[in-house]
Amino acid sequence: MGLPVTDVTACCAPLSRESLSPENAEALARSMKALADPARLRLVSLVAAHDGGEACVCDLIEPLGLSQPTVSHHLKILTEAGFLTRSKRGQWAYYRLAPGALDSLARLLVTI
Amino acid sequence: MGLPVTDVTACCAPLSRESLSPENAEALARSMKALADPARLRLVSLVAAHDGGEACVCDLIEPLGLSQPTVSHHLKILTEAGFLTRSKRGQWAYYRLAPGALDSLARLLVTI
DNA sequence: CCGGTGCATCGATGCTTGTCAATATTCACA
DNA sequence: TGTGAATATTGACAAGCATCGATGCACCGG
Repeated sequence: MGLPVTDVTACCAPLSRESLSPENAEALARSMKALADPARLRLVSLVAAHDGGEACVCDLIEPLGLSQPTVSHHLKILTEAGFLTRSKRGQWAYYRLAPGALDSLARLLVTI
Repeated sequence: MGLPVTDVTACCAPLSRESLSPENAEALARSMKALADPARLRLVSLVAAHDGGEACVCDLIEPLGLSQPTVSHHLKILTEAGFLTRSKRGQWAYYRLAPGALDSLARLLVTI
């Protein structure tokens, strides 16, 4: 369901540089939608700020104030969009910021 | 409905720098949602690439392939979010990129 | 092998949103 | 003043989505 951000951002000039094709607009919108949610923005921010740059689901439930299934759901969306990476160790799933993903998106927005 | 981007971006450190407050997350999500739509991304891009950096609604309907009311609706959302400015001259409404809006958002995403 | 723990998936539900047709509004011009 | 053109607004509808409780699955310790 939608390519990772890096695949979108690798392809095209900044938004305001030349007009976006419908296909690229669709892909970029999917990436941005994955991030454009209060819970998911906070998740990204919580993961990034956590010790060692990684956090398991159990670290995120209480600060976020949402149920465990909802947190897992948001993490899945962020991971599939390429903003987070997931690594399972033991019974825990650890999430980290995917290197370069946010920067790729930022580079696409900037107006030269 | 929701402050312009610049008001959000003026306030806080980059996403991955320290964890976002619920209020800031809400505001930032509203701004990003305004942009996170294929039609609206193309609108921003079409306006930016148009002669003189501005375009009226009638310039945008055909390249976008959506009805006039739908185009007006999207333009309103982008304008209220602070990404576009609107100036009416005669019976035409001209839209331009709001200076710095996209860059403010980009600066908030970048991971230092 | 078994109870418990951490996480993911499923199903349901209420809210949001993208779209259009119809209508209203604003403005130019004859 | 009246007609037509460019936009905006309204109302309606279908699709999408955030959320939760219940359940399933994998893994650990005893």
